Amino acid sequence: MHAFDVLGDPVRRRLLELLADGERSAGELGAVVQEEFGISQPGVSQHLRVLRDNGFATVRAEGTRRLYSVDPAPLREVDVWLERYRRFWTQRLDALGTELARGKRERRMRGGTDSPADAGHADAPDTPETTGRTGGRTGAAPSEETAGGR
Amino acid sequence: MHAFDVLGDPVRRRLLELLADGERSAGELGAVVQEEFGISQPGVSQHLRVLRDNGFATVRAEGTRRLYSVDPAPLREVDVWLERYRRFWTQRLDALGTELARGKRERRMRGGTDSPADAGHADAPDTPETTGRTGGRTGAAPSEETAGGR
DNA sequence: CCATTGTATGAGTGTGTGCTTATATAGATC
DNA sequence: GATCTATATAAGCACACACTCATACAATGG
Repeated sequence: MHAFDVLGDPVRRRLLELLADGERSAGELGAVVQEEFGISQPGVSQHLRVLRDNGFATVRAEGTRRLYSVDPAPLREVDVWLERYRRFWTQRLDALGTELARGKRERRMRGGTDSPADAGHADAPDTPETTGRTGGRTGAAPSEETAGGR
Repeated sequence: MHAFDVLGDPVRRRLLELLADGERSAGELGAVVQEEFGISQPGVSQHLRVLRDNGFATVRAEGTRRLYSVDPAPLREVDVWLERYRRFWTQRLDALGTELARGKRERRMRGGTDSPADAGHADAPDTPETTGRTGGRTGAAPSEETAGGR
């Protein structure tokens, strides 16, 4: 399973977000994620397994608890892959965002026929709304990126 | 479809890699990717559609050709998400890598009870080998990250 | 106008993956 | 040692998605 496949699942992304703040027991993680996504305990456990098996998390036992921590190695891989695109938004138009960049590129390449009609709106491509699950009550501010159905 | 889902597919990642160097026609992209992954033209076209539909690529028509370009917006989103983990490998042990970081964290947190038996192995989670497809002949050096079966 | 090239879409199929319920294991507590 | 909590695994099912082949559409050239 590739790093991006692992990150493809919103539950796993959320788990990693929670782990970003430090070590957490499977139970704590489960509580949050079950609440937010409405999945069962085994469901969460399986996601944790995927994180383990793919090197995104390490575990240590403390009594009957399993304490999970982030292992950043695969995330760093992702970061490396992304490096080649970073110039697209780091290149002097940092603040103006990619919308501008696109418009500019298009203008540069063609006669200028294209309608600049929609040039003025946000850069969020698909307006990340709330998650579509059952118990949509967020208890601890999941990142916007995490939201979005499977 | 979430950004990470789009990037979950190795063919799409490869297409984006090719587009990183600049505009490319669907045909050029197809040639490379069909060779490397052994998939059909419609297959490639469908992947391009996914990239389009999710804002990773923009197209312009030139005659009968379709010229694709990267739209970095969703990639930037991914970059933003990753930001919270960057400290894990930017934090002074840049060169030494995460292996050290993990060892250090473990040492810091436990009394040393747990078996340190498997503590010494590599950080590559699944040794990125050649892609498992049919026509495995690489013509233009796909990034290691791209490899890995679906 | 017909053929040819370049590309997209539609329909149908198989497989992987994410879920569920049920159960196993292991440490804590009485 | 029985029971309770914490977590993992097993088995089974469903659905999404990445393929395939066939076909449509659009521009270009004879």
